[in-house]
Amino acid sequence: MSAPDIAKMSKVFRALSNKNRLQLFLNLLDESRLDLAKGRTHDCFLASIINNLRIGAPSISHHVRELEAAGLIETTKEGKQLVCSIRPEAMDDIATFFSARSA
Amino acid sequence: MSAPDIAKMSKVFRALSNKNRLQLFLNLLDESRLDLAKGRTHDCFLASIINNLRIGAPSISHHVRELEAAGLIETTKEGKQLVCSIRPEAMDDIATFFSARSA
DNA sequence: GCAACACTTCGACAGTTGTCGTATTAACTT
DNA sequence: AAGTTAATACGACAACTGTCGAAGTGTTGC
Repeated sequence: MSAPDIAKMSKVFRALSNKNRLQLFLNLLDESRLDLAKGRTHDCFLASIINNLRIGAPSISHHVRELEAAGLIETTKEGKQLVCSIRPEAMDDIATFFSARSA
Repeated sequence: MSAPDIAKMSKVFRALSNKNRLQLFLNLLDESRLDLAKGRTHDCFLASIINNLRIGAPSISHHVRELEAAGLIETTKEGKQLVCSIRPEAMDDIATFFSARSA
């Protein structure tokens, strides 16, 4: 907490600093809440979270890997499709990072 | 809240995505809290928040402008020196952005 | 087996970023 | 006036980013 790995957090922010990547992350986050509300797990297929994005498949793939590298999401394969889920620890990190320092 | 300007927030994260710039911002944030505890205003001179940073003056100047452009801080001149202060609205934006969507 | 599907890998390429050295401006000090 | 200090402006440069098209990999269905 108090020795907030600056390097680590800067990578998290880096991952969220691109419009398309942030949108991707938020779609996933919203899906998560939706699924939780339905009592299901908070995984979801990639296809369902790339709605608004006007970029090609290679770019999507690239962005997903960036989010994963930053520790914000996890992914697994399920047949042809990719399953994404938020890493709750990452959300906690962000929350504590700011709450420990709010003005 | 619910139409969270993606573009705007991505710029905020962009501003915090560099290690030196994040450090700068956190130093300022800590100074703010210190000053608040003392009952003074939460402004502080640039010189007092560039402790840990191992980069030249031109780079500092550049980073300060980036933080300002992202709406995270405000600056004014006081004689030779630059006075920096956190924009509380920015902190609020970040807080609500995540709290409105926490998993 | 063959085709369709969902994604990934591999260059390529323009655009952006972070840093620097040098020069400059503006404000104080003597 | 001359020197010092704090910051900025300008140009340069390597490194990194975001996107793409084309080709490749593994999975499913006919």
